[in-house]
Amino acid sequence: MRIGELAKATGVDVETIRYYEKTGLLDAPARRGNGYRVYARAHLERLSFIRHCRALDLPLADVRRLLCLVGLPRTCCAEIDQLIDVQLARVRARLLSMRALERQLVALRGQCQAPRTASRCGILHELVAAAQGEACVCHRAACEEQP
Amino acid sequence: MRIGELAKATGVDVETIRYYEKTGLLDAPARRGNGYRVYARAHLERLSFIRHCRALDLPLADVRRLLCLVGLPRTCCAEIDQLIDVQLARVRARLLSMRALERQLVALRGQCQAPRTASRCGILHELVAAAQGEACVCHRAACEEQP
DNA sequence: CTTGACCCCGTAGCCGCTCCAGGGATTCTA
DNA sequence: TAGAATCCCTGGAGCGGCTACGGGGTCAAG
Repeated sequence: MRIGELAKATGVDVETIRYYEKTGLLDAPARRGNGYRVYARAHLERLSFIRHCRALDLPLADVRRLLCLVGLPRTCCAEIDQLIDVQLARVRARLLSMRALERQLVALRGQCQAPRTASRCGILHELVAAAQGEACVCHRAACEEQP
Repeated sequence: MRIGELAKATGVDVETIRYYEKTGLLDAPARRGNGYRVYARAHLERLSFIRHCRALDLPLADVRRLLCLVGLPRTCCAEIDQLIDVQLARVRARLLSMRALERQLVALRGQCQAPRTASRCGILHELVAAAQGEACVCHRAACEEQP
């Protein structure tokens, strides 16, 4: 199968496939006489694996390591478990900060309901006030949430 | 005040301050005879403003625009409001995908409790199975959540 | 025989920093 | 007063994970 077909089959962009090849994540496939890449079933599976890992937002370095471990079936899988644990921790940390961010933005957004001039915009006022060291709704809101 | 002092006062890294100057976000300050940058109160406030916006994860382009609008007090603030709305939407979208991600990772993690060999690791099994088109716990979990 | 879809390659750009090398200035300590 | 530690300067490269672009070759349909 050609690169475009592989792209369609896996949902991975053509450019991304070439990028994965260049960075050694995906084996370089055979070539036809005209230079076109020809992929086999193994490539399809490997690329799907990569895509699935990426859907879990695992960094490419981790994906690389996982691919390596697939080829070393006797290794202890503690490393795999830990890899997922670390990713879970990352995701949870981001989840926390996203939640805080949402609260802050909602509070900020509440400062300006109707269109006015910039100089009377509650949002801009808040941001400027915060820059001058005054307590801003974003942080006030954050503090009040955890009394 | 020198760059290091400004950095301490605002919590922004020295390198980042220079980067902001280079990209035109922060005005180039005066220099002492030895070439050292000398910052005034205005710089401190502007940098604090930037930092606060960045804490809300606003992209630098938005920060730039906000800084511009601070200097145009007669403009209608609808643009400001919209800017925050867009950011809120971005954050909420990411929040959703982080939540989904967390669920998927938890489901995946549950596949391997005790250390075994890689070939018997439930996690690796799942990932490989997913790559071969079989339903994986991650997606199964995601589907069951929304019946 | 042209049109359009596909493919090739190499390089540059995106964001928001962060780090480095290779220097000079200043300040603290012995 | 020497030397060490800390600060500051510049320009440029590197990070992750793509994405876009320019300038070309290939191939099948109409």
